[in-house]
Amino acid sequence: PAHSTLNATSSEVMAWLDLTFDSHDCSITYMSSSPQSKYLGPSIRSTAERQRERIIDHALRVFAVSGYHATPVAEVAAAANVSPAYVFRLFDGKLGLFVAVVDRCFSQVTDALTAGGEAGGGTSTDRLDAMTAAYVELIRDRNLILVQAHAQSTADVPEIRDAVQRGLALVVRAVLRVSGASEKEVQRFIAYGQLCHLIVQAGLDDLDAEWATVLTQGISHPGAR
Amino acid sequence: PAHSTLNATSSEVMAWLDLTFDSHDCSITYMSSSPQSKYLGPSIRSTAERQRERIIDHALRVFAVSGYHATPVAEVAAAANVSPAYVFRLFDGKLGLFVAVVDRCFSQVTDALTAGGEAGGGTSTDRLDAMTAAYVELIRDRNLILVQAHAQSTADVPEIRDAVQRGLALVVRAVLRVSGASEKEVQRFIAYGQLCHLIVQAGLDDLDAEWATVLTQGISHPGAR
DNA sequence: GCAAGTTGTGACTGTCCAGTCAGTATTAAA
DNA sequence: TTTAATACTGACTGGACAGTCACAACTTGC
Repeated sequence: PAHSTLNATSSEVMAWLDLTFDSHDCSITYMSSSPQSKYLGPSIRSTAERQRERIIDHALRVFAVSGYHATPVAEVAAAANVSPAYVFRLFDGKLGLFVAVVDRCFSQVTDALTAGGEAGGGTSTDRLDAMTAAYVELIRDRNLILVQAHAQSTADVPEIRDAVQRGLALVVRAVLRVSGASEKEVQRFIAYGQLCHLIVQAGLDDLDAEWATVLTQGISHPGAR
Repeated sequence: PAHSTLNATSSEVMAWLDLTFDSHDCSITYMSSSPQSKYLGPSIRSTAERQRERIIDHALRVFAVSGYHATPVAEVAAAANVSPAYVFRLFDGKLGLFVAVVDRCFSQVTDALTAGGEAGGGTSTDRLDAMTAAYVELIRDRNLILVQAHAQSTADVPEIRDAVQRGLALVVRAVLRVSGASEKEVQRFIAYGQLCHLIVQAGLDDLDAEWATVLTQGISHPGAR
């Protein structure tokens, strides 16, 4: 179907709206027909690069459900309103896409933890507690947790294992630095983070058996769901 | 190729040896040509049932590497020296096979923990420590850990999620009962167990960066590898 | 001997999916 | 206006893999 700015089909309009909607810093001015050539400096990012970011966002959500191997690229493409071929054009294969998603995932987690920790109290345990709270808040949106977990269990693929190690290094260093807590405390922090993964993956917060509550004790928010 | 007991090819002999080797309670007498019909009571299990057990054993090792979706049934069949068709005959699809593997995995973990805990000291923390030691010992053979982790991240498949929940119930109840520790302590125990999963999956014990040692602190055995 | 059941397989099929490529539409530069 | 670059897609391919089925071989009961 031909792309005309004036008489576009509804799906094309949706795709366009989608673009302006869920991208982070998408300014409509660039999309408008008025020629503002002055704005085109080195700071402007090509739409390809913006598409990349956009697709990563959608891919994060889609991969969160079924993980790397069980998720066809076509599904990601459909979620982003793009053809599968274009996804392969923008990323170095399915693997490159997934690695990009994992990197994004860990950096988002690190950001959230850092922000939470720096808002915390004066003592190191105060800050670590604040970071714990930030993490618990983070898993409201289960996607980050799920992608992390899926990445871990696909770590037999070298590129993914590298990404996981990169990401873990980022997180651990941030927690050490921001909280100032001891190594043992940080280890404990990560251990309980992994417990969160288990709870989310296995859907334990929907259960009320005694064995399940032993694990979800003080972690899941019963009011949330 | 025809199956003759007298002039068998080497691979057939291997298959036969394999059978007597890695099955748990496989008695050679049943395989021998001497007719001991008296032994055929209700206690004897058909070879099909023994093959099932044998295939589960091999499948455990094979699935441990790449998980459910990335492992073709043919690979399991090859490891067990059996045709893929026969695996499908013995199990209810690939899913049935994997669920059987997961069940076996959790019950083995439970057994090891129970044995370790009962050998432990008099206080509940003593016994919990003993169980921790048993778990650390268990992950020498990474297969159980890896299958557990893979099962968790494939929990979006209902049957697998159920198996994971069954298995977790088994483990948590056993730890509670045998150790007699408080719920908080048991939760901590499981949390550090999940940390072990991360260490094994991401191969952190092969690293000596500071961030990695923060996580492996007191858990991995540096001498082992 | 033969009949019935069990163990096991080769050869196939249908489907799904990663990745490619040639080509079109749109925009920017000259 | 032409030229070049960029954004984007439809239509295809080649391979992998879950699952099936008819059939072979062996065992056991009679």
